[in-house]
Amino acid sequence: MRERNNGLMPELPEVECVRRSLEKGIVGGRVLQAELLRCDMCESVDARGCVLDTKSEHLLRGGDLERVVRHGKQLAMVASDGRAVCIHLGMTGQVLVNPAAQPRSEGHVHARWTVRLPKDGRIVQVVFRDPRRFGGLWTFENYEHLRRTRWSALGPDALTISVDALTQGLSGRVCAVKAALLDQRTLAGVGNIYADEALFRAGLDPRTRAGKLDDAQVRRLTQAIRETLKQAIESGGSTLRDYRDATGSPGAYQERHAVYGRAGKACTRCGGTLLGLILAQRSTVYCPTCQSKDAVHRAKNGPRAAGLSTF
DNA sequence: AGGATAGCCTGCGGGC
DNA sequence: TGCCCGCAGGCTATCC
Repeated sequence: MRERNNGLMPELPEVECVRRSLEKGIVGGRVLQAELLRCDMCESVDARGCVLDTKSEHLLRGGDLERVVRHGKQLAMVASDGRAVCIHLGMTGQVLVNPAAQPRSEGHVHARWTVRLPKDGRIVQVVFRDPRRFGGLWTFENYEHLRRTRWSALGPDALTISVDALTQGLSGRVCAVKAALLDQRTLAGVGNIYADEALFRAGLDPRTRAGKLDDAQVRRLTQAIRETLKQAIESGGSTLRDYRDATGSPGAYQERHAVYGRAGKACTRCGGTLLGLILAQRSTVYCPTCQSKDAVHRAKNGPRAAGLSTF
């Protein structure tokens, strides 16, 4: 398989690392200025949900940053008066503090904040940039409104999902378990990388019908999802090409990927050859030996090109 | 209900 | 050297 190392792909661990670096860097600060450079990258709604023209007040101008929260792959900066800006990084989004000090931080900047820090009164720039523009900003009069509307469509956060919640999310589903994990309504935060990694860790074939997993398998999968995400956060996330947290630090978890991006290579557990296929329109890698073939949902797309599955 | 497909978008690398 | 094209993917919309 070709080595491509594409994209930023912020999933839950990368977004959590951004959240933590923002929390450390700007929480407690006062937003002196806020500007939107591309109006189609931001949607603002009032308390009734009516769409408004985004003003700098919607982007927290004049507010004190009280916290930065995360649900799944989405972030929110919340001011002490309740105003909130939801940030979705999509594929290539970044939130950077002091971007001038960081390489490749120019261009595609869609919003910019000037923040005065509480301790020393230092003034920092915070930018949201997103070359591919799959991400965006959404502003709310208060954080509860964000939770009740936009975030209510998301399932439980994957980092802390319980066995019961995952059981409920998967029961009755006839789609492949990997497709269910990618569905943010089932659980929020898992994308293509960590879906493959968690399924490998749980020893489950990604094509297994979601609703056919038994209790022990769902328990294993729950544990695998939580552990995989936790370890990835501890490694600072996965940097495939240029993911960085808000301070510019890359992650290291890509070095620990067992399956993602490794089709045709040796399984780290059994030494057999990892296979690649397309499932739910996503490239998928798994070990045919370690990930049992019980209750397989036969995908119409078998292993893809020969070069992808073997050497 | 879920699959398939297209669309949004840019950067990169392979191939010619 | 340089151009074209395929591909990467989070999410939505639409049709089947």
